[in-house]
Amino acid sequence: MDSINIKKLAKELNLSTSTVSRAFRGSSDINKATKERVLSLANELNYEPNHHASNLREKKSNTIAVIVPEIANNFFSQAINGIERVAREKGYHILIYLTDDDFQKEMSFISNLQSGRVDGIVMSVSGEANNHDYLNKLKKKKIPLVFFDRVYDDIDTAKVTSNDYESSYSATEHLIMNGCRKIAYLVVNKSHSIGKMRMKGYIDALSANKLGYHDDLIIDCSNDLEQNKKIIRQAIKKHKPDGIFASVERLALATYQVCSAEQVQIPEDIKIISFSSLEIAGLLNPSLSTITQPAWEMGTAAANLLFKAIQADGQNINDQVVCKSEIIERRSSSRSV
Amino acid sequence: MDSINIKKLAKELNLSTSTVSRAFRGSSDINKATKERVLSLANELNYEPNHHASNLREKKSNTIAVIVPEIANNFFSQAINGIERVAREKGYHILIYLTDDDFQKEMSFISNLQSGRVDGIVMSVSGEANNHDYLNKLKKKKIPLVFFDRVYDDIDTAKVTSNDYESSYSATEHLIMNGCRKIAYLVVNKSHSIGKMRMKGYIDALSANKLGYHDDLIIDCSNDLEQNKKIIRQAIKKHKPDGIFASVERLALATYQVCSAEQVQIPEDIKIISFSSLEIAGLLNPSLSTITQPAWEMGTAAANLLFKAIQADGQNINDQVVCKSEIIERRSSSRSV
DNA sequence: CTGTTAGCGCATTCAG
DNA sequence: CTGAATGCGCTAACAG
Repeated sequence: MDSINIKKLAKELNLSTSTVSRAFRGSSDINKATKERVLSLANELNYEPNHHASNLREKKSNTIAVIVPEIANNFFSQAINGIERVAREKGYHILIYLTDDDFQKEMSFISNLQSGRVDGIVMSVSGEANNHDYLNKLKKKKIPLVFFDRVYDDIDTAKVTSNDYESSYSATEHLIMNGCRKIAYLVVNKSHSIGKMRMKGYIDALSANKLGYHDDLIIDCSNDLEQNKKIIRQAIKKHKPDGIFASVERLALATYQVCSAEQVQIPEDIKIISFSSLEIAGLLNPSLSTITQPAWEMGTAAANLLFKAIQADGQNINDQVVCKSEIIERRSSSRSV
Repeated sequence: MDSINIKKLAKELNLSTSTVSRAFRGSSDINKATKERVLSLANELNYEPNHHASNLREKKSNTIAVIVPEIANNFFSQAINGIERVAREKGYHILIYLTDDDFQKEMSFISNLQSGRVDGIVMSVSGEANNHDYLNKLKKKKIPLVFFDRVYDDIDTAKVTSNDYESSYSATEHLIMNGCRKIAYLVVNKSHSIGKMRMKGYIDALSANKLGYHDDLIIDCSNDLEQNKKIIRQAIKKHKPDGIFASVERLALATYQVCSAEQVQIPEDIKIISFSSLEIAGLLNPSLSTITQPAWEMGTAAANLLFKAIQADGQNINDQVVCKSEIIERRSSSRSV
């Protein structure tokens, strides 16, 4: 009754459904006048071709999935912004999935996405130390997959990362140059590909500068703010580092809070540099030195790779794109006077 | 060939497609043993029921759309987080649409969503001073709509907002109590429902305190940082306000940058308070006094209203939920000593 | 340029 | 408890 479909529209116009359908597809095989007649009535009756029907018929969804650990996070929201930009240009829709860093959720999302709901997936992964076989099923279904930022090294697919090793190395050297001799490394998950690369840069920079590294100074944190503050407070009290390298933004912020509460002066008592996509790092007290990944660009790069694969009929590709992070030195790591 | 469907699965099991289908639906009308046989083979063959086919058949999509002006924004990303939480619990999928505050895009998204792609829409609107008739078409299609934060007053639908008027009033009074006599109001779009409410709170608080308001102190800004800095710099130089009330986070941050560049001391020379969802407002230099909306709660509230409508068979509802913002006084607005 | 026909994959009557 | 048959709304041959 209230629901309009192609049949009714056709009857109304004394046309066949195929002609009506043609009016909506790019198909040039149609008289211009009738096409306009169709579109005009369609517009009037507020008709839009049913998405499920055409997708069922065409075996494609014009939709991609974006799977990320979290969204209330500057890096990811900026990256999604970039992905959106590319997808929208191609007329694609975007489904968002948040894993909360829960590997189970990731698996369940992926498994559900085998249903033809999407033509491709962009993902920043969650559970490193696991079996990633479930991802190979996607290949069989010709659903291309592109990793960005956090990747699984053992899966052969397109990846967009940043030059984490080099940035870590440089950031660590920067601290050393500015006088640090005992630099702690704050990490959330050492087994993540990213955690590993960043840590390696840190360690190599230490030994290149004859500082060596101590297990004690690798501080394992979590995703919980209060817990992190506690861990960091203890680490600072116990080991008295003169420099802190935070591998993740939230750990630098937790450190700021701890230092402020404990009256530890930044950068006089302790210098800090951190991976961070915070746009207002310069407004913090003191301004925070950052290694900033090009989040938006990484998003667009990942999306572009995905569409390349989609247009290649779902053939998975394995391009590897590495984007350069920028190190911005601010007061938190400046040389004490 | 490689694509598995219900028919092949049925043949493989020597069953009819209907039986296989029943195994996947809640339907109790099936032998437990056969059900397990089906599910087990399905799992092995990596079969997932085709989403478009079942949605076409069932006339529902298990998907909702979230339309917001932007995503790289603390308020919206936290709100989306809340929406996601509720939707995921219900087994729903989430499509994201970013309008970039462009009314044309908003209209085009909405029109496209008539295609049965979604069962409902949560939206924070973009173009106030326009004709909103296109939204009424959704009702005819029984696609419920819930506004949150930014709403159209002339559309009769469910809305989740925060107590903007009261918070603005209190925030303004707070500045007055702390000694401000000449308070500028920074706004992005005066015609937005929100812009209006917040401004009204500001104006009423001024007059209640016998300060009256001057057109000159209502500073119209944009979404472009550099432009805003210019506007704010000029306003400060010309009118020398001793207080600034930013109706939107980004304007407060622009003000910080201007003050820092121009050597204007906060809070000594000028006090600032702002609507903001920045979690680290306390770490800024100086720490920023904020009016913080319960973004996550607003998201969950909106999603809950939407599902209420969806479960009522798409009957639009018009519940009005008002969430309370929290005013957090920090150093940026503190009384000078 | 247009109409006829068939079928995408699944869920649901209706029989049995 | 299971199977056969029908159609959700649309598109793409294939004729004409």
